[in-house]
Amino acid sequence: MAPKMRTRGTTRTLQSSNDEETKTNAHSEDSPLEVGQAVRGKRKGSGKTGKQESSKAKKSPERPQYCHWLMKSEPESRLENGIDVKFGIEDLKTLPNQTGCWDGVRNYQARNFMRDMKEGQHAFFYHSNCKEPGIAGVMKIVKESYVDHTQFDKKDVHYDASSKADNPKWSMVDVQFERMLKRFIPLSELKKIHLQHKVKGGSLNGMALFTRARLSVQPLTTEEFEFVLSLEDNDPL
DNA sequence: GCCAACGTTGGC
DNA sequence: GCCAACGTTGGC
Repeated sequence: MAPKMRTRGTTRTLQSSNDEETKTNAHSEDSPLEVGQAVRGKRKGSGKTGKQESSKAKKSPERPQYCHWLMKSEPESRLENGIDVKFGIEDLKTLPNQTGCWDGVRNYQARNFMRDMKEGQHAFFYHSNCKEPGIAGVMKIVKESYVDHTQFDKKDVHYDASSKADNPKWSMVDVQFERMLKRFIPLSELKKIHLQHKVKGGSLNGMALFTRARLSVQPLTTEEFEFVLSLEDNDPL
């Protein structure tokens, strides 16, 4: 499974220019994430003392359970630390079984959303940082979150010197190409609709693409997902 | 290439 | 825990 893919997830790690190690991003693991069960104190710091829950402990009944997603990747060549991060939907189609691992996400909120993903759910493949940004197609989650091996690979663009093998920070999922949209839905069109819906109400009123623009892995409500799909059959705005 | 928005870091 | 400085994202 899973050949590797290079995405950028938004994420690009904290490294950037050279890595220095530093870091620890100590906190931050949270985000919306697990509130944990129980009430024990309010979550707040979580107290994570050293034990981490094993990654999975999880699931909190209280955070909204999303079942549709949008994942960004760059379809045009761009060098990052000398490595081309290009990975568009056509690249996904090319992989064996049209399946790849969505590695390289180095942002806690995005990572946490990936950890919420369930096998069989659908995600839009969004083309970012390119001539025409927008939604190109649909993919399916075929493997739930597991350790992103690229965090330990010094030659990888998203290598993270602060992540230790016995307590990996970053996760990824496997995705499989499902289909192209009948027509590419450009960001500009989604934006116009979003603006209208903000005023008069409508499905895309609170779409994360606009309310949390920099998140590379974001949730969509079922209503949002279906609304976007309905645009396929309309003429471009 | 610019730059606004926003996440992260780290001093205090 | 606050918050200023800094770095990244990603549209334009």
